[in-house]
Amino acid sequence: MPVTIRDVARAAGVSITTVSRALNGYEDVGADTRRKVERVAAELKYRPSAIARSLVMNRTKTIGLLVSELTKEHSGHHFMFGVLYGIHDRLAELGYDLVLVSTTTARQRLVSYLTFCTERRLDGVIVMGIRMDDPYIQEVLDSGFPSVVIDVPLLSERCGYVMTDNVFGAKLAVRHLFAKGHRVIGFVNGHVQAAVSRERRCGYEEAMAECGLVGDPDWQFVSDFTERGGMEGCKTLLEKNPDMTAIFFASDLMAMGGLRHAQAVGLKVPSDLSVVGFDDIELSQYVTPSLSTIHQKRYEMGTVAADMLVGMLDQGKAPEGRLLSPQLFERQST
Amino acid sequence: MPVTIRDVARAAGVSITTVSRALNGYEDVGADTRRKVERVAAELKYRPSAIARSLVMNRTKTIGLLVSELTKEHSGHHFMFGVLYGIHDRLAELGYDLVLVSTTTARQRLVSYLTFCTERRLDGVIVMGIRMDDPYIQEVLDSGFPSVVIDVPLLSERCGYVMTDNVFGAKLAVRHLFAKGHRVIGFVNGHVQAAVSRERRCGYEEAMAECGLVGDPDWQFVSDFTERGGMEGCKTLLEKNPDMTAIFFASDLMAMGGLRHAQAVGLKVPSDLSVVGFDDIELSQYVTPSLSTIHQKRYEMGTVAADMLVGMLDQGKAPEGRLLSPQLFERQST
DNA sequence: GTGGGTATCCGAAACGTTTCGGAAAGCCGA
DNA sequence: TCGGCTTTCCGAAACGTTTCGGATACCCAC
Repeated sequence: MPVTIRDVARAAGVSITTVSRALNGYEDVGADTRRKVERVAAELKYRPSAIARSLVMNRTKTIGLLVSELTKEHSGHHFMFGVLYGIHDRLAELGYDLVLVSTTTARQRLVSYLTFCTERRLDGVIVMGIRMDDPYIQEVLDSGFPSVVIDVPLLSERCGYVMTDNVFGAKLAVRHLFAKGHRVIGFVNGHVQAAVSRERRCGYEEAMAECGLVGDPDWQFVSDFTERGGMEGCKTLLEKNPDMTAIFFASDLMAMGGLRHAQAVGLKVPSDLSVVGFDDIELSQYVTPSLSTIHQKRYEMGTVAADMLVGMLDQGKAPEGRLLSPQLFERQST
Repeated sequence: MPVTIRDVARAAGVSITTVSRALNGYEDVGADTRRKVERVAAELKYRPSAIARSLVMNRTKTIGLLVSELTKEHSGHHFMFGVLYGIHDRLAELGYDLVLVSTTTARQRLVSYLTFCTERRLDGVIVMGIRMDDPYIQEVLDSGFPSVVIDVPLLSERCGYVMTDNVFGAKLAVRHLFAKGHRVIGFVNGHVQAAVSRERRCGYEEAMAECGLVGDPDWQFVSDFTERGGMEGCKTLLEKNPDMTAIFFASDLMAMGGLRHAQAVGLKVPSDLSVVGFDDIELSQYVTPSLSTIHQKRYEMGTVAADMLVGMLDQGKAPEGRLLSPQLFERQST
């Protein structure tokens, strides 16, 4: 039904080879032949089949976006969409398509990510929002499939990464609170399966030491990145440390929970309790009081990841680890 | 490099045909032959090429998600992501892949949506977040490309739609405000290029009439779905109608702008001014005062759209128009 | 005239599947 | 013994491209 290269060749009175070479801008085709072919192709509305091309060229110009949980209530989606935009935009510029691959995609078909990717002959993958203990993801990384991971420092022959400088980000938060006069500064972290959690904790502890504050284990609480978890963390820390005047949360959503708890127990923010989040999700500027937070360049993370992956694919560049520097956004909660 | 069906055939000592039929569960293959083929295929880690299959089967099992503006600051993204989830999840269940197609995708390559879709040999498209005056979108719909449109009532041979019952939704909002005692109820609408705007306006006017309230043109304001536009609308309406005590905004984001303006001019919500939004985006429960709004079943819109499109593709079902009923979520702003 | 170079063009193989039509073998009843 | 039916298998074409290795024709210098 659709018009093929054969139809164009016939209509233009030339061979298939010539049509292909004319349309793809090769040199060894006469000027008027080329014009004729182009004219005929346009008249016939010829659309070369990307499928057939992929088969013979052995690449699909398609990359997959692997996310552990692309679901309604996944707590990380605020962050991920910013990255998604960046990935999509840059990939489009570079001539690549983006297909979504998630656990729902793979699990429904009872196949691993890797199986999915190789069957679809994806050229590469960008991985984000995954937990380090995801059993399937390691398979992809080990397979030598060209990949870029977001927010996990994994560097190998065919796997690069891009992430925010979380250590520095956490330091920015602590220093800010210290400068505001706080001395008993709590920390509510995300779950341990996230690489960023380790780094943010590291930054918190280093900054505390730099400020000459002794680190008490009771000032820290390990949560799960959710709002409910943030509430719980806030509650626990304040009960254990009545003198605590500031808390740094490893995500904005947890900080929201903190704000909510503070409100529930009648604490004024920032006068009674100061709060700093991490991520700068859109919510944080709408909530009252608006949330001071560590801004991550989400869109840029996406473009950098896309650039790196396509660089590996098209130019054989080596994968690298890229750190993007975060920024403190001071608002009403401090 | 990758193992092909030919390798499996050789290793199992059977023909290519038999491997294909054995692995695809056809009947005319002996029990032990089948077992042997399956075993060899597993040992060799054979992964059939979806590309080659697509070429011969003439379908890709891939559908495109067309959005006008998948960009950072697009005002509709809060709404669209809920739908995206639903589409993706259901499509995965049904064995289809999802690729993102946006103006950035198409424009960068200087081709129309339709060109993109036919080149990629997509099986169908789901269209959302587009303006009715988008010059390219009509081309897709006219082409007879199997499609489902979200939020635009376009029904044809190969094109169905799914949307919220916006007329009913708007009525819910107005009736709610009326029941609360308001008699001068303003309406800030979205831009005219959106089909939903017309319907919401219609619902507003009908409900006002039902409540026995005379409709004054000065009670309405046409805006653009953005927060800034909502502020402006709120300001204008209040200046023109000092006795106005309630405003219904055609989107939550505009309602946010309304809240902001009210706060700026010292109006208490809801005592001085009551506000109702539309969409029930996540923000609306976090802002203070939290926003009363008309909830749309976003996730369900996605699953319904996916079901309809795949029904057309796999079972030859006729496209239809589906209306999902909205719901009033009463919160603090009324 | 001849040799070699250049500018154009083309035939055919290859990519990895699915599937149509038929073939071989075994069995059974007449 | 033979025809026909069933079961199991296979050869080859087809899907729509790209590309390798030539082939043709022309021109120019010798």
